[in-house]
Amino acid sequence: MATASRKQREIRQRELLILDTARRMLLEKGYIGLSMDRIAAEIEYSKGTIYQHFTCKEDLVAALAVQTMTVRRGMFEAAASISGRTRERMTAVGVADQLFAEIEPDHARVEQLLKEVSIWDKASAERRNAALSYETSCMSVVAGVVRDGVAAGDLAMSDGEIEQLVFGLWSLAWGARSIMAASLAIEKFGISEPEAALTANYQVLLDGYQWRPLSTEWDYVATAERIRDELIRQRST
Amino acid sequence: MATASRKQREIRQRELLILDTARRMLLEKGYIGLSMDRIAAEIEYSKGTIYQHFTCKEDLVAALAVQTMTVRRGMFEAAASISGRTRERMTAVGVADQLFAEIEPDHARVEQLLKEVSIWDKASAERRNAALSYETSCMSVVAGVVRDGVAAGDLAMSDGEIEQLVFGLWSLAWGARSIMAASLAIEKFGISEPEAALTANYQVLLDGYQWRPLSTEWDYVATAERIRDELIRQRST
Amino acid sequence: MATASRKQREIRQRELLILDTARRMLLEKGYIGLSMDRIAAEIEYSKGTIYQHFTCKEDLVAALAVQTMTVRRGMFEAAASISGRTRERMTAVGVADQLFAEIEPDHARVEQLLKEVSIWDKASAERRNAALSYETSCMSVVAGVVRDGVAAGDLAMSDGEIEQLVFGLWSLAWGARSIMAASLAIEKFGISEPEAALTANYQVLLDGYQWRPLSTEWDYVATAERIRDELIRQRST
Amino acid sequence: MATASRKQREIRQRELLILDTARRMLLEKGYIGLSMDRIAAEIEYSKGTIYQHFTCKEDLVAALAVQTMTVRRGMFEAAASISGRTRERMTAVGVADQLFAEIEPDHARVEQLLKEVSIWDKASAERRNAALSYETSCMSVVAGVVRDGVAAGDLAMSDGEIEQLVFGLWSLAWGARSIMAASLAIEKFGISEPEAALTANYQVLLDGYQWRPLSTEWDYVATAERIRDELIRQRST
DNA sequence: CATGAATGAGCCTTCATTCAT
DNA sequence: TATGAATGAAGGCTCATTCAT
Repeated sequence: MATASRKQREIRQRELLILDTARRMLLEKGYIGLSMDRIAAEIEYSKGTIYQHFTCKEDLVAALAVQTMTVRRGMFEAAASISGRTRERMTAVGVADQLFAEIEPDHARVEQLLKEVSIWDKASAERRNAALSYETSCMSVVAGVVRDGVAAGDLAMSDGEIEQLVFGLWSLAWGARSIMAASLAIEKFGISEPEAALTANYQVLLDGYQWRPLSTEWDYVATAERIRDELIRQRST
Repeated sequence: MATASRKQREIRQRELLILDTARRMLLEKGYIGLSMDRIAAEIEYSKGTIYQHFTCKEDLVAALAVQTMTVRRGMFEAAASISGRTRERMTAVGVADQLFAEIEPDHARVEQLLKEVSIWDKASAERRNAALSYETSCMSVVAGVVRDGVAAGDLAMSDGEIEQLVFGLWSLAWGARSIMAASLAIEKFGISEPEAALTANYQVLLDGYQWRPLSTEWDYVATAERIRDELIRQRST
Repeated sequence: MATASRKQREIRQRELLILDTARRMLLEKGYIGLSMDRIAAEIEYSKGTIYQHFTCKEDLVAALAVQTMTVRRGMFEAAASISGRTRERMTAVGVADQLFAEIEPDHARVEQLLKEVSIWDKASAERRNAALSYETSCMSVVAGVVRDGVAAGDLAMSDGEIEQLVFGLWSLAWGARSIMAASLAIEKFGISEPEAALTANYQVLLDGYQWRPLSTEWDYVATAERIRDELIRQRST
Repeated sequence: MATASRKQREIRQRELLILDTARRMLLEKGYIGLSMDRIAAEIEYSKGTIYQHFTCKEDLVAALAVQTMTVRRGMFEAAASISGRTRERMTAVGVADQLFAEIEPDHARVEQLLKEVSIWDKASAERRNAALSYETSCMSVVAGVVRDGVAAGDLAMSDGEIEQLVFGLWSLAWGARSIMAASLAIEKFGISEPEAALTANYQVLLDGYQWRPLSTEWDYVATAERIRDELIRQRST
């Protein structure tokens, strides 16, 4: 029994090794530069072994995506469940997003990279469902906080507007990261601290939606810092 | 001389044909499905001829990107130079962005697609510079309107904040389009009219920045409609 | 001892299971589609276990061939030992051949399929010898009936001609089955009942050899039917 | 112009080289042993070049089959159009068949080998049609001679029986060749001249069908020899 | 004995690029 | 200048066989 589980641990270990290697390769050379041959060479296992873990290239990449989503979702859920006023909790999700990009830059980048690649057709159904579920639940976490804001009277909003706000925050974050990663001109143009700019725009948008207390009435910079420390502390335990 | 210039026209014509074909292929089959062989077959010129126009595949794709940026810049400049209050002009740029996505969906999609592919290393320096310049000037157009807003007293803002605002608008637009194009979950989640949601978030952000007149004081929906008609009219002339 | 023999029975049982599975797979997907992996998956034993029964893929396939030959030989011997005039007995062998194709289509098809694949080089010597012996004895059964015909005065024939006749019958049967199985054109050409045509040609050839009584003097169709029923009855006991 | 046609000749030449190489490889190592890689290595051209001639492996093999059928059909037509009594002409086709196997043994063997392999699904439609047409027309040639025999009163036969006879001759020839090529036991059993045995069985079958003049009334051995010389002479011109 | 993870040679196919004509 | 045949590295994937457990 002990023997079997050691083997199993080794296998699981190797799966992680494959994924890590693939992720690095994806980041370095793009989707096109990611090849089964090269992964095999790098991990020093045979190609056949990789195919014992993943049915095809797409399946491997899908696994990468799912892994990333899992990490993100975990961080989002931790953030949303923090205590405080609803806009503080919304801020916390923003902090989580930023933290995710900062602590797990590879995962964050993979997320962007894979958006434009159609891997889901050939990936195993199991993995496809996992992906869909993770993405939906990330959005639901955010929507939940918004609804709590409405319930608490911090925010006045119709039903359709809730989704609109979530979409706005998501767009803002996603777009900013995308531009940071790929834009030729961003530094030339004079945006030296895009991450800070994103955080600021975040609060401006919430102000625009009149989510109380407004940033003129409350120090969200301090809030963000506090939450940040809190989330980091949680992670390390 | 007349002969030479006819020849030149033919060459230019063929270059456009190649680019159009490549763009369509890129959209239909993705970057991986784009092949020099297939382009040659479709345009009924030889592969060698294509290589007389572009030094390599990456150069061709870069040309595609530059072409797209030119179109976008043209639309942005037309929008920014419209008459009216500064926030109306800012709104106009938003309308232009939307119009670009609507009227030139192929160009807009190409823009997204190419963001994640590293083509600039192998593309000719000339082409790379062109891209950089176009992108910068798109942002400058927007920044110009913001500065005009500050100058007109419609908006109070420090220098750094101007770039932050531009970055915010850009993030919002880019992110929204990116999510629309690729997300698995967006419809599931309940955002049925993402384009309208984007427009709304646009104004919410400007409200957040306190750009006068606020959307509570002015009908930007009507403004947008007017400008939209205006821009379309201009294009057709 | 009892335990050992149970074990032995189980092993023999599993060998048959492997062969049955392989045969089905061979028929469904052709020789190329036959893989040790897939067989293992289907029988729910490990690949290693299969290799305990057969030294290599070729050996397994050879075993398949031998199995088929055994079945055919059994049917031939039963047919040849029927009572009646010698040409009736010869007819009986023809009926047996047809019955074999009809009752054991999988075996019959495997026989054809494996003719064109060179498996005998790598198969175990034991298996190769078995194959040779079975094939020879099938022919000997037929040759025996011919010799009986000569002895009975139903047929006038030199020694060499006996083999020629056997070869003729065998060619006719083998060729017809081969054409039925694989020809593109056979239906187009207008042969709608190839099995009946084969039976007829069978008798025509025997008439050509002047084997008495000729088909003009004796109703071999009735004979064939009678024998057919007889053979089927025997099988079921 | 001269240049272009030289190039074209070279290309056609190379196509033949590829086919010859593939045929040899097919005969030596069977269908499974036939690989694009090995062909390329042998002809000392690159793999890519082969793919400029044939769309895929199946297409190449189909071309092989078509080539073979063309040769056979040519020989059949020449034989059927010889002058003489109808059974002599039928005999001529038999001689042609034998000659085909003798002079072009590689082609004859390829025909057998490919019968059991399903290449037609992936081969180009053009080639598939060619194959079907060739096979049908080979049979039609034979059927034509039979009909001439009936018309000339040499043979009494209903319509359905004509196809039956053709099928019989075809089975006999195909089966005999198949057995010769692949049987383990044939020599052991004592058939030392299978080709002669086939020829003899051929005439026995025609005797069985009562095609006049019977072999007891006419020396078909002499006829065959005469025709054989005639066909060989024709070929060399 | 039974297992099944690991192997790695080999398969078919594609494609950007070059260069003789 | 235009062509398109030729290249050959590279890609994704399969599979018979072995061997430590």
